[in-house]
Amino acid sequence: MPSSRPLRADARRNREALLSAARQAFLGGDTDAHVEDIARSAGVAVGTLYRHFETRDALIKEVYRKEVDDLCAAPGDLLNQYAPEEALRRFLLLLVDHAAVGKGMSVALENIMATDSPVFDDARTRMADALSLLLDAGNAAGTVRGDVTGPTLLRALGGICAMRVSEGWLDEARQITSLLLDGLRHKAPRGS
Amino acid sequence: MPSSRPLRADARRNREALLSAARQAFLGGDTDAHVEDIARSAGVAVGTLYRHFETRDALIKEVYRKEVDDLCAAPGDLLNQYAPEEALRRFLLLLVDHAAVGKGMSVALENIMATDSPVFDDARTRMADALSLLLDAGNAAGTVRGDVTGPTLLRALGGICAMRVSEGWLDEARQITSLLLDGLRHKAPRGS
DNA sequence: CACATAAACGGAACCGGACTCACCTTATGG
DNA sequence: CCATAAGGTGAGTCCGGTTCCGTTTATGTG
Repeated sequence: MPSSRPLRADARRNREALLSAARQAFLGGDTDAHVEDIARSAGVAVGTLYRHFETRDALIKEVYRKEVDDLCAAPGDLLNQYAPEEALRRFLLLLVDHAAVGKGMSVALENIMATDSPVFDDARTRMADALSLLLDAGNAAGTVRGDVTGPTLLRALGGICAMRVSEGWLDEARQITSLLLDGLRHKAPRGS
Repeated sequence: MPSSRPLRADARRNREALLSAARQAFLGGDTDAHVEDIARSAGVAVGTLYRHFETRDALIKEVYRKEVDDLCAAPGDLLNQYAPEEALRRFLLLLVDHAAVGKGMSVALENIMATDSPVFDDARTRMADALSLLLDAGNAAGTVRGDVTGPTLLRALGGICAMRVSEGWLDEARQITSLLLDGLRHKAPRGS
């Protein structure tokens, strides 16, 4: 029962404005925008920001959590449109591209995947589930090995997305992704 | 000409003490130790710290840079002792284990590999060279594909090492590494 | 519509932590 | 032993996140 009362009209407006302003700032690459600035560009004072979010960090997390929600929706759609292996491929690339939108987003993913914070438990679980869905489908179709779990792949991706900045990173991220995909495809002999 | 003068005796002592104290703190997991504390546990005042290091960040970087130096020495040795592919495998795992020593070290690697900061250009280049050495040897021996470069692999590893914390991470890191290795081994058919 | 009241807002003040600077201490070479 | 410049010190500044309380406003009631 998070909402004891439905939240006053202007309050919700402001909360929304704050999230939007923060999103704007973070996705724009300015990962350490000042709370003052965020508040101002949302048309409110800092006090208001703190009424809605426990802390600066909480605000950031909220923004990122929302962003991840979108991503989590994709696997289901992809599996409807493509063969399992292709769906997996596309999802991995989608993640990479998503990270490319704003450098900030990569920090988001990194945090979500590398942090222990319970705040992300839900997001992480859902993302891992999404991956498991793809992996299982691929395994059932015989094109993907069965000894890799969703959570593990999730970590690998978190790692890849953590590589922020520098010119050619996007291409390299894609290449690494395909490398991972190659690894997933073959049931390689288990060296001693 | 970095050193115009050989640096006074006590100065070098203090500089060393600071690096050591910082190393202690960071590798111990306290990635955001206060400068005050670092200085104190090195037996000097903050002013002294700032005499030796432009900024807190500079100190951290210096510690990490040194740590990476060690790692860079390994590939040569490994190639002397093992077959190329095995040497590559061992080096990758060495990286992972090194990251395991202290959680702080993973942050180190991440920073070094993901940052553009010219400070790390040298470290990054040398690490990439080390990997190229291993890849080339493996390729010459016919056991490793030839279309992956040192820098690319370096990024992938930086990513993996960026996954800090949470119980099973070490095992997962190892698994992901072997996944990567599988991808490197086979010259997989290039999908459309 | 006027009023009561609880919810929201504003923004000056606070506080913790990185960084500076004017002054003191000490190594070093003559 | 002195001169002097390198080195050290730590109180003070600055900056940015967070708090707090007086003021404003949405909302529902008579």
